[in-house]
Amino acid sequence: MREVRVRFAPSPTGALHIGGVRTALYNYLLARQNNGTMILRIEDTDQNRYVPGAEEYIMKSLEWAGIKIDEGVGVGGPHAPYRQSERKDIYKKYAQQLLDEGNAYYAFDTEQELDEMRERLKAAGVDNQQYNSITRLQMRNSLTLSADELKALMDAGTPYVIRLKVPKKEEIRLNDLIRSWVMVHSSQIDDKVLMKSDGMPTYHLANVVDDYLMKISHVIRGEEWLPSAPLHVLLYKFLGWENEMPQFAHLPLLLKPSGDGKLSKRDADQLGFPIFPLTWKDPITKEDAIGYKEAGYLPDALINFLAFLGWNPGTTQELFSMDELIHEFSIERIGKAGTKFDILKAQWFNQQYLRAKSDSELADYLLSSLAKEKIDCSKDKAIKIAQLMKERATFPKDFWEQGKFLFIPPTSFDEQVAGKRWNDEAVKVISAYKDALAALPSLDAVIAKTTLEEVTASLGIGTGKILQALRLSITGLGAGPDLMISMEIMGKEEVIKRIAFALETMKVKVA
RNA sequence: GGUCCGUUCGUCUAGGGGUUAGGACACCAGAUUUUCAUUCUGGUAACACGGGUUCGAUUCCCGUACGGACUACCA
Repeated sequence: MREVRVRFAPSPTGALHIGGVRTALYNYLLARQNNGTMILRIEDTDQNRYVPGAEEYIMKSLEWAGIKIDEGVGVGGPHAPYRQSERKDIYKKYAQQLLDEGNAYYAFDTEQELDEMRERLKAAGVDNQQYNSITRLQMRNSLTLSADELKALMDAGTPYVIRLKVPKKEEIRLNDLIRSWVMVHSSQIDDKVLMKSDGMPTYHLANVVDDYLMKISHVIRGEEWLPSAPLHVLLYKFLGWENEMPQFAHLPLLLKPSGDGKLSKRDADQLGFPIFPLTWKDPITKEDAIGYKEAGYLPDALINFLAFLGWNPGTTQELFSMDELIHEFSIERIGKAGTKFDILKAQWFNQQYLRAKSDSELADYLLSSLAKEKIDCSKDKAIKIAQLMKERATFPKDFWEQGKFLFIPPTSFDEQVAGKRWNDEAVKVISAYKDALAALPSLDAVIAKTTLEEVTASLGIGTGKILQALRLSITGLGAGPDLMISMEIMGKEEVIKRIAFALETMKVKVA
């Protein structure tokens, strides 16, 4: 069997889209599963759209996601360089071969001339206004120009492109691993530009040449490439590489959550979830687009979620480590239909992965939040809090956000809860409880509870009735984790101080 | 407009000529929790439509509808 060599080949035109991460992931899974090679190639043939920093961003993102590159930009390898802008001469050579063998030709048409051609065809009622086997005979190219005219133009340094001479009548067949046979008639493909007037190749040429030279066995890419795949097949044929042609797998697209259409940054922004793996600062607008990492998603959880967007193992197992994914992945089980992006499911995965972490790791999340707030806390205490908060956290930041009341005393009290629960009876019990606590040598969760039971029993009031009021007095909130353990963590003095403050503050309000 | 691709619960999907069409997320209800969350139990909910083929079609075939991608000297 052929050695598995796959590539992820993004353009450095901005941050890596989350869909790109999935594409990279599927490539990576196939490579690892078959002891193959994962290649990172940078397709920077469009000088106008090049964004500084994008390349580094892409590499960092893949690294964060746990997708390791074996060969390519940033790593090196036997087929270097892996940046297409550095491979110009290679493409030139193959373009020349196509030219020599009559499968390509020079074209000198200006943008204006091309526009005019399309307008003319449109006016004549032609459906497809393309540069093809018919229209090329009316344009300025090496097929219509005499040898002298051609030489004159060349000598004058007239800008030109090289176009593929697509056959007039030919059925082009492509066996896609996901969609099986796709057939397109050559009359539907136009004479694509292979070499631009700036001397750079277009995607089509560069892609085919590089995939061949880099001995790529499988091209796994987004479905947006399916319409041009037959063109690529034609190129392989013309270049004499039909037998070395990689297998194609065109992935279903990631769709926006509501309505239809490709998932875009705009949709994600509107619905409030990230679209990029890492926070990306747009070099032009200077705007920060928050990343999955910074939003608190764990890489393993995101990978698991992404893997399931279009693929499934055929069993009911949902939680998969990267190693398990590598083992179970198969292209055959990738679906055909587009997949709507559901951030809620991503959050569920995150919660699952977060809970699977040790208390010590979770405590570290809290500690790092506390460091930012400049609050001291011992590791032991942080572990206690982690245990307390674990079941209610989806993101690492939740330990701080939902547990900050343990460190910061309330300055105000939830008014709804106060209105409902803060009454004379509650005040009576809570003041008595405060006194009872003050008489205690020390405080822990068990003692806090038994003491409360004693106080309520002696006053003839049910514990449940005043518990929410007690929570309110200590935390200012109407809901939260186990109050007794929370009290233990805060410590006796702090609890008493807080109750006293509540008694004073809310007495005024109630009266 | 043209070409290509697609269509099973709200979402991700399993399945496949005869099934009570299965699971997960979400949602709803009950139980647990003195609260919220968690957890547990249960529930609502799907084969786009029309023709064939067949004893029988959600499954195969053909149309239609709907959706998407592509239609650049962008990738």
